[in-house]
Amino acid sequence: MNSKPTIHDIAKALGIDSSTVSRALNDSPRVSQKTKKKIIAKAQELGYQRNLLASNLRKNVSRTIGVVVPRISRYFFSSAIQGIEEAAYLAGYNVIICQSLEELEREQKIVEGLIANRVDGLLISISMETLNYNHLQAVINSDIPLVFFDRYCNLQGCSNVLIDDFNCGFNATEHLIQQGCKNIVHFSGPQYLKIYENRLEGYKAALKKYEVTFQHIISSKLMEVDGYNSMISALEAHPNIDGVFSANDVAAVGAMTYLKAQQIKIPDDVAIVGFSNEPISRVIEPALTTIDQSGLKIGEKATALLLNYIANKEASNETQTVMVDSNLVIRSSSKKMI
Amino acid sequence: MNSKPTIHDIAKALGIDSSTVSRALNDSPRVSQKTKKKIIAKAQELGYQRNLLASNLRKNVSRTIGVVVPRISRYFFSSAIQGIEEAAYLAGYNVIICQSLEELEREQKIVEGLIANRVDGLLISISMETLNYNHLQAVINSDIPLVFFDRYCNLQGCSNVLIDDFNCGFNATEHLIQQGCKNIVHFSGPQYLKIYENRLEGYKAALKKYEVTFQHIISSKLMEVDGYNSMISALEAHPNIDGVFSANDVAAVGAMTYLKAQQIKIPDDVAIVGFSNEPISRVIEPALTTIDQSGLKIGEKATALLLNYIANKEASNETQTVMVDSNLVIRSSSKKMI
DNA sequence: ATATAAAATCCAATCGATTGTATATTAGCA
DNA sequence: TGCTAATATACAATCGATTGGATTTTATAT
Repeated sequence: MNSKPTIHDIAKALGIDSSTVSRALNDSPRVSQKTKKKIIAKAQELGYQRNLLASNLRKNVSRTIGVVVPRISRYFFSSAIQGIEEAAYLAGYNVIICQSLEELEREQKIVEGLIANRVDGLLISISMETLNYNHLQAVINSDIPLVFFDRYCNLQGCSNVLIDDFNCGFNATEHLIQQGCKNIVHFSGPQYLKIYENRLEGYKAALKKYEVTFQHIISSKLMEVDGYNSMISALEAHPNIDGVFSANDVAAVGAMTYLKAQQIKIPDDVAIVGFSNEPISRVIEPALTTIDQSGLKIGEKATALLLNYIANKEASNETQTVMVDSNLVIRSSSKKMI
Repeated sequence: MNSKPTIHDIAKALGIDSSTVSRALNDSPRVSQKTKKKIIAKAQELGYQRNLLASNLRKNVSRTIGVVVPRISRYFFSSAIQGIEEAAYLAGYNVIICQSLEELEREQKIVEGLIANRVDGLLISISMETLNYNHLQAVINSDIPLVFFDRYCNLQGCSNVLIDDFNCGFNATEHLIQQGCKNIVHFSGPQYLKIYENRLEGYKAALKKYEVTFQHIISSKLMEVDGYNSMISALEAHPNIDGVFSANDVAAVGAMTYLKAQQIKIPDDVAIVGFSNEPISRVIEPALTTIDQSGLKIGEKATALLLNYIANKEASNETQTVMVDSNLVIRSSSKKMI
């Protein structure tokens, strides 16, 4: 009574073979409509539910995709996961979520484990330490489709789902310039991460376009404390700084904490723009101007792409880079009353 | 070459039976040390990795636990998930994460799906709409261990991992009273959720102990907008309100938004205490006094408990309620300079 | 050296679903 | 009616690992 009914139970109950039951439940044309109806009715009656383990074993798939993010509790990633879960769930896929905590070693172990677990595909946003791509190459070698989202690296045979970081960096910086900032510092992440490189390039391009000669870049891991310290060192080096473009919101918050402690007025003395539109940016005072990137959309798109590759592996040859739209959300932290 | 080696490949390579290989890899006493060594060496050499699907099918387990939370992107839940993932990963369990989005219907479907997926256990923090427990009873009937965390309900045969909501509610209210508040309103969640009931009871108990006669309670879903509206209606009904104890931080933030817009001073005119210590509470101005509840710890404890029940199902008879410590974090939003 | 116990290994069924092939049934047509 | 073609169903192997029971090998005692 306790154990679930199987196709064999259905078959026995109807005096037919289990293979016919299996085919009927999979809507195979090899079974007549009449028997199909009988079988489906009986399945309902017995409360039959397909055993996915058995099915997947036989079909040599896992119906599972692996997801690796730096940290679940970062809002951007938790909303990306929300998007991934939604899309995967609808397609009947399970999702294994893992976090690298920004450590390469952990990321390597996780990826190994996911390969061992025979995931059908992998979505990853790499850690800040990920300089070495061997573990990712191993995924490709195992013939497991791999899609990067947000933090990507240029790896042959992988697709990416991103926002246009260059443009966002450009827009953020342009906005500061238009507010009258002349000395804008940029807080960047590790340089080997493409997204930070792109945001930085956007920053540079805007400065160039508007013929702003001042340029100052501080790289860090962009944690709150890094933003705080970067702000200190930036002002020490250049007391006349009047604008900050931070490559994430958290570091921007750190910078604001320091500025407020020093009674430096935001935005009048120093205007600030962050990146990601974390919930915190809306609440902090003054509210933080930032780039809105929808984790939800990015997660959904990345999953759709991955599932497509899983469904027809040939498609994996045509790698692509999908851009998800994003836009500058202007709030008080950058609005100088000129 | 592409396909992974199996125990049969190892067996063939060594001229022995696959059952011996299986036993050796599971460190069974039925295999001699000598052959064990040979087998393990060969497994290493071939890069063998156990196929969990096959193993689990045979053992009739899934090595998977299901997790249902209202919303992944809420910081408390994403950190609980972090704790769950950690604990589960160490024990070799996969985790399926699902979100009810506070909808009962979705929660029911999810739980059904998880039963069908044959999860070995279930962790759940119920939605705000969950008045009906049939779907949860079905889990118990299917002999799947079930542990509630944070938002629980009294169901025979389930354990809970919680913080002491009553005490927290008491402490929060007591703190406001000690700051000189005489007219404290409480923003509560749906009454059928135990945690809100307990927080409310703590509020009442503190009022009673200090012989404060004013009492006003507004129930809502505690979203930001609810906090905003509750604040309006509270002040309309009782313009002399000088304290707010909100059962979550988000609603407290909503209330603060309204107060600040009305130029009502926090904490001097109205002191505020929230609940959960979301990141936002530290950054908002004035910084929000709140109850710190570690999602990480709660997630870890809940998982440990669940895994224990999975390992020895008899233990499930002894249900228990584990209390994780939590404490009042006093910040500016409630510190009146008396 | 032989009988017996103990240890090591092998055999075969099993978990539940899927799928290629073979057989049985029905329908269509001359 | 008899024959072929088409349709429907049954049989049996398979996915990879596990496990109870049978068998073989080795060690111990007589």
